[in-house]
Amino acid sequence: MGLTLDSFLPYRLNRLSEAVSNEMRPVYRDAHGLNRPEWRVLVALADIGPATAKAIGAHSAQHKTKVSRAVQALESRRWLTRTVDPKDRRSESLALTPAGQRAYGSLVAPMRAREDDILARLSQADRRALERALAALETAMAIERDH
Amino acid sequence: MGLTLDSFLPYRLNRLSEAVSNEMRPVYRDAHGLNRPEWRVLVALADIGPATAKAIGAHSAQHKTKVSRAVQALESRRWLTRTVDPKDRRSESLALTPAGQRAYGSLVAPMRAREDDILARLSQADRRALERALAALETAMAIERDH
DNA sequence: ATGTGACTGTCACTTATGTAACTATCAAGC
DNA sequence: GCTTGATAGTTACATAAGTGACAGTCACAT
Repeated sequence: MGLTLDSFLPYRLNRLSEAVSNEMRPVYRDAHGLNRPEWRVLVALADIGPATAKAIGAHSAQHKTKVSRAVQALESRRWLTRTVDPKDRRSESLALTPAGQRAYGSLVAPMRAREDDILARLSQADRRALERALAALETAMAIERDH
Repeated sequence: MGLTLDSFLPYRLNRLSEAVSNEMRPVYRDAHGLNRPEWRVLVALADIGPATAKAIGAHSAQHKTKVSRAVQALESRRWLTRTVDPKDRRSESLALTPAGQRAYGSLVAPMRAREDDILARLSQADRRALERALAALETAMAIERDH
């Protein structure tokens, strides 16, 4: 009759998402004082090269105000530069500076290591099931990957 | 070399968790103006019967201040009552009122229906993989289910 | 009985986030 | 050229959330 939180998909996903995030956060927070939106903009920029704020938001699944604030923060660190597009002066191209690239480079390995550490707690078969489940759910929720 | 957000576990989990939550939220928000912490306290109380705020927080994986605020909100709706434990006057037993039970009862079916709708977009094999993946990750993240 | 430390729940303060409004710019049609 | 509607990004405002401090209570040892 009841709903049993422990077997309720949205609850389980949210709880796992938070647990994993909480385990990753110290890496970018303790090393550089970054928050998650800033970390994600950093990755997105390294991921898809110079791009507009809108593209970064789409790629990192973040609201435009989050991106706007994160970009301001990263700019004040001089980790990225903005260049107004002369073809369309509403938008600006964002690009990592060498300092930004270095910061990103210093975070990739430890972040990967923590992810690997979590995945290593799963059996090979469980990891296959996880990859399958994530891909299936992403399709079910109409999330397009890459571009 | 890079990190590729689209294949990064924490990012994928968070994105899916938000997508699923966004699809569920209208049910409890539009019908009763509840927010997620309130909805969860409601479920938790229906789930484990009269309990302390601490137990509700543990069962629903929510910070004690979130629980405290949600309990105040539900109390002001007269959906739950507090009874100070005479054995330990620091804690109080929370219990749903008939009105609270009715509200909960009116939400279970539509919430279940939305969950089923999402799961119905997956193949049988994908659903099995999902269940396996969730259980494995919960173990990996040291999340104990039930009690 | 009394002091120490731990615990329950609340509050104040700060920070994070979303919504909606706004500025500046553009493209297209008239 | 001007108007209309759409777009990129920022800002103001309101809401949500976490941190740390706090009051009141308890268990236990002295």
